Amino acid sequence: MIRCNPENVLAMSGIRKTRQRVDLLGLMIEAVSFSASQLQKDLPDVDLATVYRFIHLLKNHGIVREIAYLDGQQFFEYVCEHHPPHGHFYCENCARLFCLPPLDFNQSNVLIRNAGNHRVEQVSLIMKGVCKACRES
Amino acid sequence: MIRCNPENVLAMSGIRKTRQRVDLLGLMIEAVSFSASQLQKDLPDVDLATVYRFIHLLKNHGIVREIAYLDGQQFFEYVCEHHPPHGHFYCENCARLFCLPPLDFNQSNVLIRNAGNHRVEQVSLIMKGVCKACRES
DNA sequence: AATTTCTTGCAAATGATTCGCATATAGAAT
DNA sequence: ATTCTATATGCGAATCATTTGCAAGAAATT
Repeated sequence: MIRCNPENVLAMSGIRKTRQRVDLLGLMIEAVSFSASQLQKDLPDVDLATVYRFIHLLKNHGIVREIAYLDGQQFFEYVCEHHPPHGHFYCENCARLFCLPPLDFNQSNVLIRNAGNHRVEQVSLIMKGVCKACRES
Repeated sequence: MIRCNPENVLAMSGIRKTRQRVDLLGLMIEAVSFSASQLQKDLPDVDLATVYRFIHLLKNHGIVREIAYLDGQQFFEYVCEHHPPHGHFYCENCARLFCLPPLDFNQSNVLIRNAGNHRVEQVSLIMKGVCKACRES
């Protein structure tokens, strides 16, 4: 699957390939979500500044999207055609972030109708609470 | 109106009244939204640490609620019974934050149904784009 | 007014993110 | 394969929001 191979993604987007980028993108594609410091924890030999710079580069290319700012840091996710825009649930107990089933943000549904006359380019929906697993244990 | 008078709000919540708190709460009640540094810009004689401490205190009392983290800082709004939970629209051009009409977050609507088996305690909905005024100028 | 408790201001610490710059590397050209 | 040029990286320092420790000041209680 082309979109899930770091080297292909870079080539398709005309982004120069480096060892650091291939490694980082590999993690990003696998992860449900990630932050700069989480990535760097798994790739200690890659400089944090490099991680930040690469995340921004991918964000500008639409390869990565911002999810939310939680617990003092920014979280992102890899964008995939099989993973359209959707909300997230953040468990305040175990600090895990779950994807919610996609809402149809782009049709004239209740969400967008709500925005009145503004032109909406991005929708971010975060729910916080206690996840199922934490409630049951 | 009791809920709109800083001194009443503090008294009703059993929060000790100080000059700084009355001044800050006055601004918070008037503002559509606010950040710590915005408040301090209008009340330069109040220490920034005091602003942060007071915001957290009010948040714990449910008097203030977190809206979003935008442009590197946290934004909040004063909670009022005439102002139930609602989404916000952030204009990326003029950096203004608009309130959207309230969504019925608490009924079993599309949003909450989406959360599956998690217990939702807080919903945050942010749309980003270009506001009407900016589009027309 | 005295006492106790909580709040403030100040300065320093923290932590995420960004920046400058010299060096290293990728990809293109030879 | 070697050379060349543009770009990426690592490192250290800077920045910025937010938090913390602590001594001095102010609120509420007696």
